[in-house]
Amino acid sequence: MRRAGSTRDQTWRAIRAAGIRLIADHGYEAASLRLLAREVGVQAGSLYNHFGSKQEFLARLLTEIMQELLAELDAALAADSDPVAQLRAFVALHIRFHTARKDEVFIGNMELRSLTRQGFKTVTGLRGRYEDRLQAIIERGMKAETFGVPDARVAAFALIAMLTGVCTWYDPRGRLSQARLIDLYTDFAFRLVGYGGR
Amino acid sequence: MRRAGSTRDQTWRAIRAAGIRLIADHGYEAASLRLLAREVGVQAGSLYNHFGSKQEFLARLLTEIMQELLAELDAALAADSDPVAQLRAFVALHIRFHTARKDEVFIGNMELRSLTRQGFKTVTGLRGRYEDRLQAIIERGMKAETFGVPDARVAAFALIAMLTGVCTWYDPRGRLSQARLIDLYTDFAFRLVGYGGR
DNA sequence: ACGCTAAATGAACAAACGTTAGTTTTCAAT
DNA sequence: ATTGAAAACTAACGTTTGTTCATTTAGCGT
Repeated sequence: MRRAGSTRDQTWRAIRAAGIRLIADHGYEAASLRLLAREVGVQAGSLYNHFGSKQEFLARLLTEIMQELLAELDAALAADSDPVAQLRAFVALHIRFHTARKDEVFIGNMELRSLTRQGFKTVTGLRGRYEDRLQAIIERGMKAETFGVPDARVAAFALIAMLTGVCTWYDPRGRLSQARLIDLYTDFAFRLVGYGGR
Repeated sequence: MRRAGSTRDQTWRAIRAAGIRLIADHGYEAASLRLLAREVGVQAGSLYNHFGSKQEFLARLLTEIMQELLAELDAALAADSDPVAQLRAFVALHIRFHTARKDEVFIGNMELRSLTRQGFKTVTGLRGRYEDRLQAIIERGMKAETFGVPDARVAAFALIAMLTGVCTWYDPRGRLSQARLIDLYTDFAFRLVGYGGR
C-alpha cells in the first residue's frame, strides 16, 4: 500500500536527512537500514524504492555533498579574482559550510573507506578538485609575491585540515559564533600563507 | 588444544597489530572478529582468551594509543621549558607519531563514536589533556610576548587539526620525507602563533 | 472516471555477526 | 614426571543484517 500524501521527493528528503544523521552518529556500518527506516517512519524494504543498495545510498550522499561544496566554492570564488580576496572567500565558505552542515562534511571525511572503488574514486576526485582550487589561489598569490610559502601543496593540505577541524568540535550554542570563528581562522590562514598586509 | 610455541604476549601483539590495521581499513563495525581471527591465524572464539568483548578491545586499543602519545609528549617537553623550544618539540613529536603510527592515530580520531560512554570519556579525557599541553605552551609564549594569537584555545585546536591532517595523506614512499614534513609544519606552526624570530 | 504507475506493506531469505561452552593440547612450575 | 592453568580448537547459539518478492493502495495524467 502506498501511504496517504507521500511523494517520492518528500520521502527521499526524509531518508537523506535521517541517513546523514545516523551515519554521522554511528558510522555507515552501524547505521542499519531498519533503524533508518524507523526514523523515516517506513518499513525497511520500502527504502529500496529510493535506492538500489545501501552502498549506492552512501555513494550518492557523499557525492552530492562534495558536489554542493564544490559548486558553492566556485560561486564564492567567481566574485573576485584577487588571491587575497579569494583566500578570504575560501576560508569563509569553508567554515560556513563546515559549521552549518557539519554532519554532512563529517561523514564526507569519515566514510570514504566505506565506499567501493568506484564511489571512492568519484568522491576523492571531487575532493581533489576542491584542494586544487586552494592550491591555485596560493600559487597565484605567490606569483604576485603577496603570499610566501615553502610548498604550496602542503600549505593547501595544512590549511584545509586546519579549517576542517572545526566540524569536530564546533557547537552552535558554544562560546564562539560562526562569524567570530571565520574571523579567527581567516587570520590564521593569512598567517600561514605569509601574507603581510593584515 | 594449545598451539606450539605460542605465548600470551605474542598472540596479543598479533591481535593488536591486526586489529589496528583492520579497523583503520574498514572501520570498527566492519572489522569482524572472524576476519581479525583469520589475520592472526586463529579461530574467532580464541580471541576471547585475550579480551572480554569486541567493545572492550576497541576501548583498550584507543586508550593505550592515547596514553603512549601523551607519555611521549611529556617526555619530549621535559627537555626544555622555553615555549619556542617546546612548540618545536610538540610539532616534531606530533608529526613523527602521526606518520610513523598513522593507522593507530587514525582510528584514535575516527572510532571515538564507536566507544560506549565509559571508554569515550576515558579517551576524550586523555585527548583533552593532550590539547591542554599545547594550549599551555601557547599561553606561556604569549605571556612572554614571543607568541601572539587572538585565542589560545582555538589556536591550539587549529594547530592540532593542521598537524593531524598529515596522517590522512602521508605516504612513506612519497615525495616528502618525514624530516622535511617536520620542517614544513614547524614553520607553519610558528607562523600561526605569530612568532617573529624564525 | 479510469487505469497505470509508483510507493508502501509484511514476511521471508541466507549470510554474517558477537559470543558462549565444552573439549583438547601445550606450557610452566613443582 | 606430574599436574594445573592457559591457550587454542570445534561447534553451536540467538540476533541482526541487507535484500527480495508478492501484494496492496494511493497519486496523477489522459
